[in-house]
Amino acid sequence: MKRIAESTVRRLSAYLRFLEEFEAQGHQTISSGELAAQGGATSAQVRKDLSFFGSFGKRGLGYSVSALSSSLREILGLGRQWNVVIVGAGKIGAALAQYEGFRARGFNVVGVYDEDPARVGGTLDGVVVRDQRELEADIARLKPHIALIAVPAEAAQALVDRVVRSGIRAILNFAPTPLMVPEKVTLRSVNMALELEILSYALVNADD
Amino acid sequence: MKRIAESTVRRLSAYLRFLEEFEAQGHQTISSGELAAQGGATSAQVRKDLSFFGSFGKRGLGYSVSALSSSLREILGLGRQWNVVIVGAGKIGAALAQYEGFRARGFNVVGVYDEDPARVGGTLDGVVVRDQRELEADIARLKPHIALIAVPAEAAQALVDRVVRSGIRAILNFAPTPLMVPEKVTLRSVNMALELEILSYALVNADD
DNA sequence: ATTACCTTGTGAAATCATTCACAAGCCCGC
DNA sequence: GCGGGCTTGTGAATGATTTCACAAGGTAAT
Ligand SMILES: NC(=O)c1ccc[n+]([C@@H]2O[C@H](COP(=O)([O-])OP(=O)(O)OC[C@H]3O[C@@H](n4cnc5c(N)ncnc54)[C@H](O)[C@@H]3O)[C@@H](O)[C@H]2O)c1
Ligand SMILES: NC(=O)c1ccc[n+]([C@@H]2O[C@H](COP(=O)([O-])OP(=O)(O)OC[C@H]3O[C@@H](n4cnc5c(N)ncnc54)[C@H](O)[C@@H]3O)[C@@H](O)[C@H]2O)c1
Repeated sequence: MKRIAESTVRRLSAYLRFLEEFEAQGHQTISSGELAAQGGATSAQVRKDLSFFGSFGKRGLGYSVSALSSSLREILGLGRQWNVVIVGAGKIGAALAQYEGFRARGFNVVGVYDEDPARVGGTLDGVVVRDQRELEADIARLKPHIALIAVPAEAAQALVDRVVRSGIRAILNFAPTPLMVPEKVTLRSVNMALELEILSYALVNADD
Repeated sequence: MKRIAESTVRRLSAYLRFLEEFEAQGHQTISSGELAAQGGATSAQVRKDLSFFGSFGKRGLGYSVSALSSSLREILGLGRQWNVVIVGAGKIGAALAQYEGFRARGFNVVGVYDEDPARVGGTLDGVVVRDQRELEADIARLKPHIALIAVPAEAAQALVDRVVRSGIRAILNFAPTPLMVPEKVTLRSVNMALELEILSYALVNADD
Protein backbone atom coordinates (compact mmCIF):
# COMPACT_ATOMS: atom_id res chain seq x y z
CA MET A 1 0.00 0.00 0.00
CA LYS A 2 1.03 3.57 -0.69
CA ARG A 3 2.62 5.42 2.18
CA ILE A 4 0.05 7.34 4.20
CA ALA A 5 0.80 10.82 5.50
CA GLU A 6 0.99 11.24 9.25
CA SER A 7 -1.57 14.01 9.08
CA THR A 8 -3.99 11.49 7.63
CA VAL A 9 -3.41 8.96 10.41
CA ARG A 10 -3.85 11.73 12.96
CA ARG A 11 -7.22 12.65 11.48
CA LEU A 12 -8.37 9.03 11.25
CA SER A 13 -7.77 8.78 14.94
CA ALA A 14 -9.83 11.92 15.54
CA TYR A 15 -12.63 10.57 13.36
CA LEU A 16 -12.67 7.37 15.35
CA ARG A 17 -12.94 9.22 18.63
CA PHE A 18 -15.89 11.19 17.37
CA LEU A 19 -17.55 8.15 15.82
CA GLU A 20 -17.48 6.45 19.20
CA GLU A 21 -19.23 9.43 20.79
CA PHE A 22 -21.70 9.54 17.96
CA GLU A 23 -22.40 5.84 18.26
CA ALA A 24 -23.02 6.22 21.99
CA GLN A 25 -25.65 8.78 21.10
CA GLY A 26 -27.46 6.11 19.14
CA HIS A 27 -26.83 7.35 15.60
CA GLN A 28 -26.68 4.77 12.85
CA THR A 29 -25.14 6.68 9.99
CA ILE A 30 -23.01 9.77 9.52
CA SER A 31 -22.00 11.80 6.47
CA SER A 32 -18.50 12.98 5.65
CA GLY A 33 -19.68 16.53 6.37
CA GLU A 34 -20.85 15.71 9.89
CA LEU A 35 -17.68 13.80 10.57
CA ALA A 36 -15.60 16.71 9.31
CA ALA A 37 -17.39 19.46 11.22
CA GLN A 38 -15.93 18.00 14.37
CA GLY A 39 -12.23 18.41 13.99
CA GLY A 40 -12.18 21.36 11.63
CA ALA A 41 -11.57 19.23 8.56
CA THR A 42 -13.60 19.46 5.35
CA SER A 43 -15.89 16.77 3.98
CA ALA A 44 -13.60 16.28 1.00
CA GLN A 45 -10.72 15.73 3.38
CA VAL A 46 -12.62 13.04 5.23
CA ARG A 47 -13.53 11.23 2.04
CA LYS A 48 -10.00 11.48 0.68
CA ASP A 49 -8.52 10.18 3.93
CA LEU A 50 -10.83 7.18 3.91
CA SER A 51 -10.33 6.54 0.21
CA PHE A 52 -6.70 5.59 0.82
CA PHE A 53 -7.95 2.53 2.65
CA GLY A 54 -11.03 1.56 0.70
CA SER A 55 -14.60 2.46 0.18
CA PHE A 56 -16.66 2.54 3.34
CA GLY A 57 -19.73 4.60 2.59
CA LYS A 58 -23.00 4.37 0.73
CA ARG A 59 -23.64 7.12 -1.80
CA GLY A 60 -26.61 9.22 -0.91
CA LEU A 61 -26.59 7.95 2.66
CA GLY A 62 -23.20 8.28 4.30
CA TYR A 63 -21.28 5.87 6.50
CA SER A 64 -22.52 3.28 8.95
CA VAL A 65 -21.20 4.56 12.26
CA SER A 66 -20.45 1.15 13.69
CA ALA A 67 -18.95 -0.28 10.51
CA LEU A 68 -16.71 2.72 10.00
CA SER A 69 -15.61 2.62 13.65
CA SER A 70 -14.60 -0.99 13.22
CA SER A 71 -12.77 -0.28 10.00
CA LEU A 72 -10.86 2.59 11.56
CA ARG A 73 -9.93 0.54 14.58
CA GLU A 74 -8.71 -2.13 12.22
CA ILE A 75 -6.70 0.34 10.14
CA LEU A 76 -5.12 1.96 13.18
CA GLY A 77 -4.30 -1.35 14.80
CA LEU A 78 -6.56 -0.69 17.77
CA GLY A 79 -8.48 -3.95 17.65
CA ARG A 80 -6.04 -5.34 20.18
CA GLN A 81 -4.18 -4.62 23.40
CA TRP A 82 -0.76 -3.01 23.31
CA ASN A 83 1.64 -3.41 26.20
CA VAL A 84 3.62 -0.38 27.29
CA VAL A 85 6.59 0.15 29.56
CA ILE A 86 7.37 3.54 31.08
CA VAL A 87 10.98 4.42 31.80
CA GLY A 88 11.27 7.10 34.47
CA ALA A 89 8.86 7.24 37.40
CA GLY A 90 9.25 10.94 38.14
CA LYS A 91 6.55 13.57 37.88
CA ILE A 92 5.56 12.98 34.28
CA GLY A 93 6.27 9.24 34.31
CA ALA A 94 4.01 8.81 37.33
CA ALA A 95 1.23 10.85 35.74
CA LEU A 96 1.43 8.73 32.60
CA ALA A 97 1.48 5.48 34.55
CA GLN A 98 -1.74 6.49 36.29
CA TYR A 99 -3.46 7.87 33.21
CA GLU A 100 -6.66 5.94 32.57
CA GLY A 101 -6.91 7.41 29.08
CA PHE A 102 -4.29 4.94 27.91
CA ARG A 103 -5.87 1.81 29.30
CA ALA A 104 -9.25 2.93 27.99
CA ARG A 105 -7.85 2.76 24.47
CA GLY A 106 -6.07 -0.54 24.78
CA PHE A 107 -2.65 0.59 25.96
CA ASN A 108 -1.70 -1.32 29.12
CA VAL A 109 1.15 -0.21 31.30
CA VAL A 110 2.94 -3.44 32.17
CA GLY A 111 6.05 -1.95 33.76
CA VAL A 112 7.48 1.27 35.17
CA TYR A 113 11.22 1.68 35.74
CA ASP A 114 13.40 4.09 37.66
CA GLU A 115 16.92 4.23 39.02
CA ASP A 116 16.11 6.05 42.24
CA PRO A 117 15.97 3.60 45.16
CA ALA A 118 13.44 5.89 46.80
CA ARG A 119 11.01 5.25 43.95
CA VAL A 120 11.74 1.60 43.19
CA GLY A 121 9.25 -0.63 44.98
CA GLY A 122 6.57 2.02 45.10
CA THR A 123 3.35 1.38 43.25
CA LEU A 124 1.56 3.49 40.67
CA ASP A 125 -2.00 2.55 39.91
CA GLY A 126 -1.31 -1.09 40.64
CA VAL A 127 1.99 -1.30 38.78
CA VAL A 128 5.10 -1.67 40.91
CA VAL A 129 8.06 0.58 40.03
CA ARG A 130 11.01 -1.63 39.25
CA ASP A 131 14.72 -1.00 39.11
CA GLN A 132 15.90 0.09 35.69
CA ARG A 133 18.48 -2.70 35.81
CA GLU A 134 15.57 -5.13 35.29
CA LEU A 135 14.60 -3.41 32.05
CA GLU A 136 16.26 -5.79 29.60
CA ALA A 137 15.14 -8.92 31.40
CA ASP A 138 11.58 -7.65 31.73
CA ILE A 139 11.34 -6.63 28.09
CA ALA A 140 12.55 -10.07 27.08
CA ARG A 141 9.92 -11.62 29.34
CA LEU A 142 6.91 -9.33 28.85
CA LYS A 143 7.54 -8.44 25.22
CA PRO A 144 6.00 -4.97 25.47
CA HIS A 145 5.39 -3.22 22.15
CA ILE A 146 5.90 0.39 23.13
CA ALA A 147 8.19 2.28 25.49
CA LEU A 148 7.51 5.71 26.95
CA ILE A 149 10.66 7.64 27.83
CA ALA A 150 10.18 9.96 30.81
CA VAL A 151 13.70 10.45 32.14
CA PRO A 152 15.83 13.61 32.11
CA ALA A 153 17.11 14.66 28.69
CA GLU A 154 20.69 13.61 29.45
CA ALA A 155 19.64 10.04 30.19
CA ALA A 156 17.17 9.65 27.33
CA GLN A 157 19.43 8.47 24.50
CA ALA A 158 21.03 5.77 26.63
CA LEU A 159 17.63 4.43 27.66
CA VAL A 160 16.37 4.53 24.10
CA ASP A 161 19.38 2.53 23.00
CA ARG A 162 18.67 -0.03 25.69
CA VAL A 163 15.00 -0.52 24.87
CA VAL A 164 15.77 -0.67 21.15
CA ARG A 165 18.44 -3.29 21.72
CA SER A 166 15.90 -5.26 23.70
CA GLY A 167 13.54 -5.34 20.75
CA ILE A 168 11.14 -2.42 21.23
CA ARG A 169 9.98 -1.01 17.91
CA ALA A 170 7.93 2.01 18.96
CA ILE A 171 8.88 4.80 21.37
CA LEU A 172 7.10 7.84 22.67
CA ASN A 173 9.61 10.29 24.12
CA PHE A 174 8.87 13.10 26.57
CA ALA A 175 12.43 14.34 27.06
CA PRO A 176 13.10 17.60 25.23
CA THR A 177 16.01 16.35 23.21
CA PRO A 178 16.54 14.90 19.75
CA LEU A 179 17.10 11.17 19.77
CA MET A 180 18.52 8.68 17.30
CA VAL A 181 16.89 5.35 16.55
CA PRO A 182 17.51 2.73 13.85
CA GLU A 183 15.26 3.04 10.84
CA LYS A 184 13.04 0.12 11.78
CA VAL A 185 12.05 1.82 15.05
CA THR A 186 9.33 4.47 15.13
CA LEU A 187 10.09 7.33 17.47
CA ARG A 188 7.72 10.14 18.31
CA SER A 189 8.38 12.96 20.71
CA VAL A 190 6.08 15.15 22.74
CA ASN A 191 7.82 18.39 23.58
CA MET A 192 5.72 20.57 25.80
CA ALA A 193 8.15 23.45 26.08
CA LEU A 194 8.16 23.57 22.29
CA GLU A 195 4.38 23.79 22.28
CA LEU A 196 4.59 26.79 24.56
CA GLU A 197 7.17 28.39 22.30
CA ILE A 198 4.81 28.05 19.36
CA LEU A 199 2.19 29.83 21.46
CA SER A 200 4.77 32.49 22.28
CA TYR A 201 5.39 32.99 18.58
CA ALA A 202 1.67 33.27 17.95
CA LEU A 203 1.29 35.83 20.72
CA VAL A 204 4.04 38.13 19.52
CA ASN A 205 2.86 37.85 15.93
CA ALA A 206 -0.84 38.30 16.58
CA ASP A 207 -1.84 40.96 14.10
CA ASP A 208 -4.54 42.86 15.86
CA MET B 1 4.85 39.66 6.94
CA LYS B 2 3.91 36.52 5.08
CA ARG B 3 2.31 33.79 7.12
CA ILE B 4 4.87 31.32 8.40
CA ALA B 5 4.17 27.58 8.45
CA GLU B 6 3.96 25.94 11.83
CA SER B 7 6.57 23.41 10.78
CA THR B 8 8.96 26.30 10.28
CA VAL B 9 8.33 27.73 13.75
CA ARG B 10 8.79 24.28 15.20
CA ARG B 11 12.19 23.97 13.56
CA LEU B 12 13.29 27.46 14.57
CA SER B 13 12.66 26.45 18.13
CA ALA B 14 14.76 23.33 17.66
CA TYR B 15 17.56 25.36 16.09
CA LEU B 16 17.53 27.69 19.07
CA ARG B 17 17.81 24.86 21.51
CA PHE B 18 20.81 23.48 19.70
CA LEU B 19 22.43 26.89 19.30
CA GLU B 20 22.29 27.34 23.06
CA GLU B 21 24.09 24.04 23.56
CA PHE B 22 26.59 24.94 20.89
CA GLU B 23 27.22 28.34 22.45
CA ALA B 24 27.81 26.72 25.83
CA GLN B 25 30.51 24.66 24.15
CA GLY B 26 32.27 27.88 23.23
CA HIS B 27 31.68 27.89 19.48
CA GLN B 28 31.49 31.25 17.76
CA THR B 29 30.00 30.39 14.39
CA ILE B 30 27.95 27.60 12.88
CA SER B 31 26.99 26.69 9.33
CA SER B 32 23.53 25.80 8.12
CA GLY B 33 24.78 22.26 7.61
CA GLU B 34 25.89 21.85 11.21
CA LEU B 35 22.67 23.36 12.45
CA ALA B 36 20.67 21.01 10.26
CA ALA B 37 22.49 17.82 11.16
CA GLN B 38 20.97 18.10 14.60
CA GLY B 39 17.27 17.76 14.06
CA GLY B 40 17.27 15.80 10.84
CA ALA B 41 16.69 18.84 8.64
CA THR B 42 18.74 19.74 5.58
CA SER B 43 20.98 22.76 5.24
CA ALA B 44 18.72 24.22 2.57
CA GLN B 45 15.81 23.88 4.95
CA VAL B 46 17.63 25.81 7.64
CA ARG B 47 18.52 28.60 5.26
CA LYS B 48 15.02 28.77 3.85
CA ASP B 49 13.48 28.85 7.31
CA LEU B 50 15.72 31.74 8.34
CA SER B 51 15.24 33.57 5.06
CA PHE B 52 11.59 34.18 5.92
CA PHE B 53 12.77 36.48 8.68
CA GLY B 54 15.82 38.11 7.21
CA SER B 55 19.43 37.49 6.49
CA PHE B 56 21.46 36.40 9.47
CA GLY B 57 24.57 34.74 8.10
CA LYS B 58 27.83 35.67 6.46
CA ARG B 59 28.55 33.98 3.17
CA GLY B 60 31.58 31.77 3.32
CA LEU B 61 31.48 31.72 7.09
CA GLY B 62 28.11 30.78 8.49
CA TYR B 63 26.13 32.27 11.35
CA SER B 64 27.33 33.90 14.54
CA VAL B 65 26.03 31.55 17.21
CA SER B 66 25.20 34.27 19.70
CA ALA B 67 23.69 36.68 17.17
CA LEU B 68 21.51 33.95 15.65
CA SER B 69 20.40 32.82 19.10
CA SER B 70 19.31 36.35 19.91
CA SER B 71 17.52 36.73 16.61
CA LEU B 72 15.65 33.46 17.08
CA ARG B 73 14.67 34.36 20.62
CA GLU B 74 13.41 37.66 19.28
CA ILE B 75 11.46 36.00 16.46
CA LEU B 76 9.91 33.42 18.76
CA GLY B 77 9.05 36.00 21.41
CA LEU B 78 11.30 34.37 23.98
CA GLY B 79 13.19 37.48 24.97
CA ARG B 80 10.76 37.94 27.82
CA GLN B 81 8.89 36.14 30.58
CA TRP B 82 5.47 34.65 29.92
CA ASN B 83 3.05 34.03 32.74
CA VAL B 84 1.09 30.82 32.71
CA VAL B 85 -1.91 29.55 34.63
CA ILE B 86 -2.70 25.86 34.91
CA VAL B 87 -6.31 24.79 35.24
CA GLY B 88 -6.62 21.36 36.86
CA ALA B 89 -4.24 20.25 39.59
CA GLY B 90 -4.63 16.51 39.02
CA LYS B 91 -1.94 14.13 37.92
CA ILE B 92 -0.89 15.90 34.75
CA GLY B 93 -1.60 19.40 36.05
CA ALA B 94 0.62 18.80 39.06
CA ALA B 95 3.43 17.39 36.89
CA LEU B 96 3.24 20.45 34.65
CA ALA B 97 3.17 22.85 37.59
CA GLN B 98 6.37 21.32 38.92
CA TYR B 99 8.14 21.06 35.58
CA GLU B 100 11.33 23.11 35.65
CA GLY B 101 11.63 22.89 31.89
CA PHE B 102 9.00 25.62 31.59
CA ARG B 103 10.56 28.10 33.98
CA ALA B 104 13.96 27.49 32.39
CA ARG B 105 12.60 28.84 29.12
CA GLY B 106 10.79 31.85 30.50
CA PHE B 107 7.37 30.38 31.23
CA ASN B 108 6.37 31.10 34.83
CA VAL B 109 3.51 29.31 36.46
CA VAL B 110 1.69 32.03 38.36
CA GLY B 111 -1.42 30.12 39.29
CA VAL B 112 -2.86 26.61 39.53
CA TYR B 113 -6.60 26.04 39.88
CA ASP B 114 -8.80 23.12 40.83
CA GLU B 115 -12.32 22.54 42.04
CA ASP B 116 -11.57 19.73 44.44
CA PRO B 117 -11.47 21.06 48.04
CA ALA B 118 -8.95 18.34 48.84
CA ARG B 119 -6.50 19.90 46.40
CA VAL B 120 -7.21 23.58 46.92
CA GLY B 121 -4.75 25.08 49.38
CA GLY B 122 -2.06 22.54 48.63
CA THR B 123 1.19 23.78 47.16
CA LEU B 124 3.00 22.67 44.02
CA ASP B 125 6.57 23.80 43.67
CA GLY B 126 5.88 27.00 45.58
CA VAL B 127 2.59 27.81 43.86
CA VAL B 128 -0.54 27.42 45.95
CA VAL B 129 -3.49 25.63 44.33
CA ARG B 130 -6.44 27.98 44.33
CA ASP B 131 -10.16 27.42 43.94
CA GLN B 132 -11.29 27.54 40.33
CA ARG B 133 -13.87 30.14 41.35
CA GLU B 134 -10.98 32.60 41.73
CA LEU B 135 -9.97 32.08 38.10
CA GLU B 136 -11.61 35.14 36.58
CA ALA B 137 -10.52 37.48 39.35
CA ASP B 138 -6.96 36.17 39.26
CA ILE B 139 -6.67 36.44 35.50
CA ALA B 140 -7.87 40.03 35.71
CA ARG B 141 -5.28 40.72 38.38
CA LEU B 142 -2.25 38.73 37.19
CA LYS B 143 -2.85 39.11 33.46
CA PRO B 144 -1.30 35.76 32.53
CA HIS B 145 -0.66 35.23 28.83
CA ILE B 146 -1.15 31.52 28.51
CA ALA B 147 -3.47 28.93 30.07
CA LEU B 148 -2.80 25.20 30.28
CA ILE B 149 -5.94 23.10 30.42
CA ALA B 150 -5.48 19.91 32.45
CA VAL B 151 -9.01 19.00 33.50
CA PRO B 152 -11.14 16.03 32.38
CA ALA B 153 -12.38 16.22 28.79
CA GLU B 154 -15.98 16.94 29.82
CA ALA B 155 -14.94 20.06 31.73
CA ALA B 156 -12.44 21.39 29.20
CA GLN B 157 -14.68 23.46 26.92
CA ALA B 158 -16.30 25.28 29.83
CA LEU B 159 -12.91 26.20 31.28
CA VAL B 160 -11.61 27.29 27.90
CA ASP B 161 -14.63 29.55 27.53
CA ARG B 162 -13.96 31.05 30.91
CA VAL B 163 -10.28 31.79 30.36
CA VAL B 164 -11.00 33.19 26.90
CA ARG B 165 -13.70 35.45 28.28
CA SER B 166 -11.18 36.64 30.85
CA GLY B 167 -8.79 37.71 28.12
CA ILE B 168 -6.39 34.81 27.61
CA ARG B 169 -5.19 34.58 24.01
CA ALA B 170 -3.13 31.38 24.03
CA ILE B 171 -4.10 27.96 25.33
CA LEU B 172 -2.34 24.64 25.53
CA ASN B 173 -4.84 21.86 26.05
CA PHE B 174 -4.11 18.38 27.41
CA ALA B 175 -7.67 17.05 27.43
CA PRO B 176 -8.30 14.61 24.58
CA THR B 177 -11.21 16.48 23.07
CA PRO B 178 -11.70 19.03 20.30
CA LEU B 179 -12.28 22.53 21.59
CA MET B 180 -13.69 25.69 20.07
CA VAL B 181 -12.05 29.08 20.51
CA PRO B 182 -12.64 32.45 18.85
CA GLU B 183 -10.37 33.18 15.93
CA LYS B 184 -8.19 35.60 17.86
CA VAL B 185 -7.21 32.90 20.35
CA THR B 186 -4.49 30.39 19.56
CA LEU B 187 -5.26 26.89 20.78
CA ARG B 188 -2.89 23.96 20.65
CA SER B 189 -3.55 20.49 21.93
CA VAL B 190 -1.28 17.76 23.14
CA ASN B 191 -3.02 14.44 22.81
CA MET B 192 -0.94 11.62 24.19
CA ALA B 193 -3.37 8.83 23.46
CA LEU B 194 -3.34 10.00 19.85
CA GLU B 195 0.44 9.78 19.79
CA LEU B 196 0.20 6.18 20.93
CA GLU B 197 -2.36 5.47 18.24
CA ILE B 198 0.03 6.76 15.62
CA LEU B 199 2.61 4.35 17.01
CA SER B 200 0.02 1.61 16.86
CA TYR B 201 -0.57 2.38 13.21
CA ALA B 202 3.16 2.32 12.56
CA LEU B 203 3.51 -1.05 14.30
CA VAL B 204 0.75 -2.78 12.36
CA ASN B 205 1.98 -1.33 9.10
CA ALA B 206 5.67 -2.00 9.60
CA ASP B 207 6.70 -3.69 6.37
CA ASP B 208 9.39 -6.07 7.43
C1' DA C 1 -40.69 2.92 -12.27
C1' DT C 2 -39.64 7.46 -12.31
C1' DT C 3 -38.10 11.57 -10.22
C1' DA C 4 -35.86 14.50 -6.95
C1' DC C 5 -32.49 14.66 -3.92
C1' DC C 6 -28.25 13.28 -1.35
C1' DT C 7 -23.67 11.80 -0.64
C1' DT C 8 -19.74 9.18 -1.97
C1' DG C 9 -15.31 8.38 -4.39
C1' DT C 10 -11.92 10.34 -7.13
C1' DG C 11 -9.24 12.55 -10.95
C1' DA C 12 -7.65 17.20 -11.72
C1' DA C 13 -6.38 21.65 -9.98
C1' DA C 14 -4.63 24.43 -6.55
C1' DT C 15 -2.02 25.27 -2.71
C1' DC C 16 1.65 24.54 0.43
C1' DA C 17 6.32 22.79 1.77
C1' DT C 18 10.79 21.02 0.70
C1' DT C 19 14.77 20.36 -2.06
C1' DC C 20 17.78 21.69 -5.72
C1' DA C 21 21.18 24.30 -7.71
C1' DC C 22 23.82 28.22 -8.36
C1' DA C 23 25.07 33.24 -8.40
C1' DA C 24 26.68 36.31 -5.07
C1' DG C 25 29.45 37.38 -1.16
C1' DC C 26 32.91 36.85 2.30
C1' DC C 27 37.29 35.11 4.40
C1' DC C 28 42.04 34.15 4.14
C1' DG C 29 46.46 33.26 2.43
C1' DC C 30 49.67 34.88 -0.61
C1' DG D 1 44.39 43.12 -4.36
C1' DC D 2 43.65 38.56 -6.35
C1' DG D 3 42.19 33.75 -6.43
C1' DG D 4 40.57 29.59 -4.19
C1' DG D 5 37.49 27.71 -1.25
C1' DC D 6 33.31 27.93 1.47
C1' DT D 7 28.70 29.13 2.64
C1' DT D 8 24.73 31.98 2.28
C1' DG D 9 20.31 33.48 0.20
C1' DT D 10 16.94 32.51 -3.07
C1' DG D 11 14.35 31.64 -7.44
C1' DA D 12 12.88 27.54 -9.75
C1' DA D 13 11.73 22.68 -9.63
C1' DT D 14 9.91 19.10 -7.37
C1' DG D 15 7.05 16.73 -4.22
C1' DA D 16 3.20 16.39 -0.96
C1' DT D 17 -1.21 17.59 0.70
C1' DT D 18 -5.55 19.78 0.38
C1' DT D 19 -9.39 21.44 -2.07
C1' DC D 20 -12.42 21.43 -5.99
C1' DA D 21 -15.88 19.73 -8.73
C1' DC D 22 -18.61 16.33 -10.64
C1' DA D 23 -19.99 11.67 -12.47
C1' DA D 24 -21.74 7.67 -10.39
C1' DG D 25 -24.60 5.48 -7.34
C1' DG D 26 -27.76 5.16 -3.78
C1' DT D 27 -32.41 6.48 -1.05
C1' DA D 28 -37.12 7.51 -0.65
C1' DA D 29 -41.46 9.45 -1.96
C1' DT D 30 -44.93 9.21 -5.19
N1 LIG E 1 7.13 17.27 34.56
C1 LIG E 1 6.56 17.57 33.40
O1 LIG E 1 5.44 18.05 33.34
C2 LIG E 1 7.28 17.34 32.13
C3 LIG E 1 6.68 17.83 30.98
C4 LIG E 1 7.30 17.62 29.75
C5 LIG E 1 8.48 16.93 29.70
N2 LIG E 1 9.06 16.49 30.79
C6 LIG E 1 10.32 15.75 30.62
O2 LIG E 1 10.17 14.46 31.14
C7 LIG E 1 11.38 14.04 31.73
C8 LIG E 1 11.14 13.73 33.18
O3 LIG E 1 10.66 14.89 33.80
P1 LIG E 1 10.07 14.90 35.26
O4 LIG E 1 9.52 16.24 35.47
O5 LIG E 1 9.21 13.70 35.45
O6 LIG E 1 11.42 14.78 36.11
P2 LIG E 1 11.66 13.98 37.46
O7 LIG E 1 12.99 14.39 37.93
O8 LIG E 1 10.49 14.12 38.34
O9 LIG E 1 11.70 12.47 36.97
C9 LIG E 1 12.77 11.89 36.30
C10 LIG E 1 12.89 10.47 36.82
O10 LIG E 1 13.79 9.75 35.98
C11 LIG E 1 14.57 8.92 36.83
N3 LIG E 1 15.80 8.57 36.13
C12 LIG E 1 16.88 9.33 35.89
N4 LIG E 1 17.81 8.64 35.22
C13 LIG E 1 17.29 7.40 35.03
C14 LIG E 1 17.78 6.22 34.43
N5 LIG E 1 18.98 6.18 33.85
N6 LIG E 1 16.99 5.13 34.42
C15 LIG E 1 15.78 5.17 35.00
N7 LIG E 1 15.27 6.25 35.59
C16 LIG E 1 16.03 7.35 35.61
C17 LIG E 1 14.79 9.74 38.08
O11 LIG E 1 15.13 8.89 39.16
C18 LIG E 1 13.43 10.40 38.24
O12 LIG E 1 12.57 9.62 39.02
C19 LIG E 1 12.36 15.16 31.52
O13 LIG E 1 13.10 14.91 30.36
C20 LIG E 1 11.47 16.36 31.35
O14 LIG E 1 12.09 17.35 30.56
C21 LIG E 1 8.47 16.66 32.03
N1 LIG F 1 -2.44 11.82 33.54
C1 LIG F 1 -1.85 11.92 32.36
O1 LIG F 1 -0.73 11.51 32.17
C2 LIG F 1 -2.55 12.58 31.23
C3 LIG F 1 -1.95 12.53 30.00
C4 LIG F 1 -2.55 13.14 28.91
C5 LIG F 1 -3.74 13.79 29.07
N2 LIG F 1 -4.33 13.83 30.26
C6 LIG F 1 -5.59 14.56 30.34
O2 LIG F 1 -5.45 15.60 31.26
C7 LIG F 1 -6.68 15.80 31.94
C8 LIG F 1 -6.46 15.60 33.40
O3 LIG F 1 -5.98 14.30 33.59
P1 LIG F 1 -5.41 13.79 34.97
O4 LIG F 1 -4.84 12.46 34.73
O5 LIG F 1 -4.55 14.83 35.56
O6 LIG F 1 -6.75 13.62 35.80
P2 LIG F 1 -7.04 13.93 37.32
O7 LIG F 1 -8.37 13.40 37.63
O8 LIG F 1 -5.86 13.50 38.11
O9 LIG F 1 -7.06 15.51 37.40
C9 LIG F 1 -8.12 16.28 36.94
C10 LIG F 1 -8.23 17.45 37.91
O10 LIG F 1 -9.13 18.40 37.36
C11 LIG F 1 -9.93 18.88 38.43
N3 LIG F 1 -11.14 19.47 37.88
C12 LIG F 1 -12.23 18.83 37.38
N4 LIG F 1 -13.15 19.73 36.98
C13 LIG F 1 -12.63 20.96 37.23
C14 LIG F 1 -13.12 22.28 37.04
N5 LIG F 1 -14.30 22.50 36.50
N6 LIG F 1 -12.32 23.30 37.43
C15 LIG F 1 -11.12 23.07 37.96
N7 LIG F 1 -10.61 21.84 38.16
C16 LIG F 1 -11.37 20.80 37.81
C17 LIG F 1 -10.17 17.71 39.31
O11 LIG F 1 -10.51 18.12 40.61
C18 LIG F 1 -8.80 17.03 39.25
O12 LIG F 1 -7.94 17.48 40.27
C19 LIG F 1 -7.66 14.81 31.35
O13 LIG F 1 -8.39 15.44 30.32
C20 LIG F 1 -6.75 13.76 30.79
O14 LIG F 1 -7.36 13.08 29.70
C21 LIG F 1 -3.77 13.26 31.36
